[in-house]
Amino acid sequence: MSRSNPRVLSTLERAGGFASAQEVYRLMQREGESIGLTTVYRSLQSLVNDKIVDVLRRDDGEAIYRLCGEAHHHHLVCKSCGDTVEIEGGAIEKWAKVMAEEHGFREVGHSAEIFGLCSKC
Amino acid sequence: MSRSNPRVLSTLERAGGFASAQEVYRLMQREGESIGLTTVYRSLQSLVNDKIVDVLRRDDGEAIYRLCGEAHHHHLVCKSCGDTVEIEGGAIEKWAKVMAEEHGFREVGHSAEIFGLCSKC
DNA sequence: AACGGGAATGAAAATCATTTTCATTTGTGA
DNA sequence: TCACAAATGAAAATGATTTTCATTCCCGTT
Repeated sequence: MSRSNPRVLSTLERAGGFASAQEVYRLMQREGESIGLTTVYRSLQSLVNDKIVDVLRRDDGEAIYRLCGEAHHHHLVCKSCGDTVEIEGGAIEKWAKVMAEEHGFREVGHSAEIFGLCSKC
Repeated sequence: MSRSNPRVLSTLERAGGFASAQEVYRLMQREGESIGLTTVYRSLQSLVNDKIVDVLRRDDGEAIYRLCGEAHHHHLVCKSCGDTVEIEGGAIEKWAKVMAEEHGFREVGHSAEIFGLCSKC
């Protein structure tokens, strides 16, 4: 398993917000960094595994990445402009716990996302 | 602009829940229907335009379609054996609605899944 | 310093969903 | 019957992502 190239993380930071692998790659190229697309993909994947970045899907199916805080949160994503709000999911935590218990599941995690059109779109 | 082939809609109905274009196509093939993949894609797109079906993205980026307004459910998936239970998501619906309103989002949808170890594993 | 092995790299090819092109077929109204 | 628009689907094009594989880099050991 390969480790993340630190320049990829730093570029993603600099991008501020969401960026796709291709965008990170183009950004680095524009800034004169010498890196291969493959390495960008690998680094982003590794960062996702390490839970250092979040990954979502744009409407067109392209994966977009972003630094995430450590606190467990959920996303409210605009389908049109991609604007994202981090929201708190107390209700979900409870729901997941109850449902899991009800069906005898242990060690449960969950994922939840809301998408729609933001006020600007 | 092409209109939707009615057999595509009927197959999606029969699939019950979400299905990707490829899955709808394979289903129709298996049932001996003669149709091209292109037509499946075109029909689904047209159904989306007419707001007869919803489209979402799976984690792997594949687009999945579902009849609008169809009662949707959520899944409780076992990480180990893959066993899946359909569960009610009343709490989620409410949570999604409240969160969306709070941030001025319209036309909201959501996705939620719980995963853990089932009683057998 | 030379050596060796594992990790990292990236160019090119492969994969896969989706879209586009385009020639053909079908349906429908005059 | 004729003509023309819509529908169809095979094949090629597209674009993101993954895989392959040969090369390079790093680091600890002789």
